Amino acid sequence: MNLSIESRTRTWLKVGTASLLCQRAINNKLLDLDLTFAQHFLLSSIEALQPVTQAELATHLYAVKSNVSSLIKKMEAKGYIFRETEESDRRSNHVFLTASGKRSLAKSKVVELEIMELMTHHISREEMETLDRVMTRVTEALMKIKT
Amino acid sequence: MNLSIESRTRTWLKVGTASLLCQRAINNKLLDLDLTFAQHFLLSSIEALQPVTQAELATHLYAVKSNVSSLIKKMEAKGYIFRETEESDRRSNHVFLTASGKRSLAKSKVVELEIMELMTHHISREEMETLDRVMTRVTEALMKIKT
DNA sequence: TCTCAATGGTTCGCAAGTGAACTATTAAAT
DNA sequence: ATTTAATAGTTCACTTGCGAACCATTGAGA
Repeated sequence: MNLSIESRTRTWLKVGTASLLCQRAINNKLLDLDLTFAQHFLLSSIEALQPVTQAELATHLYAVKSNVSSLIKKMEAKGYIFRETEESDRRSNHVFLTASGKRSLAKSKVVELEIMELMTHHISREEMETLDRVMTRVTEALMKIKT
Repeated sequence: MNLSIESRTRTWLKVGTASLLCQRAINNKLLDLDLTFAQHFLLSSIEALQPVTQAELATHLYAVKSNVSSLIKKMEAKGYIFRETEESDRRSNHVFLTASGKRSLAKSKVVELEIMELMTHHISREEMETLDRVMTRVTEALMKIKT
């Protein structure tokens, strides 16, 4: 006998709740650094993918290009990143961290790891592996219907 | 040997992604009904808890009261809900679904179940139980540090 | 009784996220 | 070579979500 769809829905709602609370906790912890979770995640992605275009960032963040555009603009105003027009394709920009951006990111990474540690240290290795497997599967299923 | 914190962080990011994509998929499906996921979830909670005050809704939705306030206002303008001042405590309102609200909710519930079915039918019973257990644990841990 | 704290709601300013309409540049098609 | 389609980014209007300041009502304590 399988689980009812109602029961599965209730469980999935808990996933959303946990995810929301986690993001909120990180946001609170980041207040001192004058960064939000979205901004931290943007900086972190730029560091990981450098050099990277805005379109690539949008894909990586599962975000919409207009969203990336305004985030980038704000972080550029704060002096954390800078852009260079890609010469081989003058439509796109390459985004880089400034020295100041790197310093801020180093701090926000510590905060992120603190929360992650606090959140996940009661999750066993087996549970973690299940989470990873299931979330990958669900994400793929949802990407398909995006069309 | 335990999993590294970096590996656990990567896994948790996938949870956020899956949750985000799911919400987006429901939002897309709800466009026809002129409802958003937040609005559907509000109506659904009102139905489940009726009669319910805005403060109770905020708790149930893990939201902030100002957020509930503006959602309620919008749904009232659409004619989906109505409010009555609670006589025993004239500070609080009781919120109810109108007939039109009930009809819309019935439709949006179908949409929600469709997405949930599509998303979860590749998740086994054991995996579902793990998800439920882990998310409950994480939510409790995060609620504690909210202070 | 009077004061003062706590609680329920509203409003405001802001961040973030979405889709649509737009410009500019590049690639493809005939 | 010229038209046409696709791609990268920006801007706009809108919804959601948060925190802070505020008002009204209630309850508790001196």
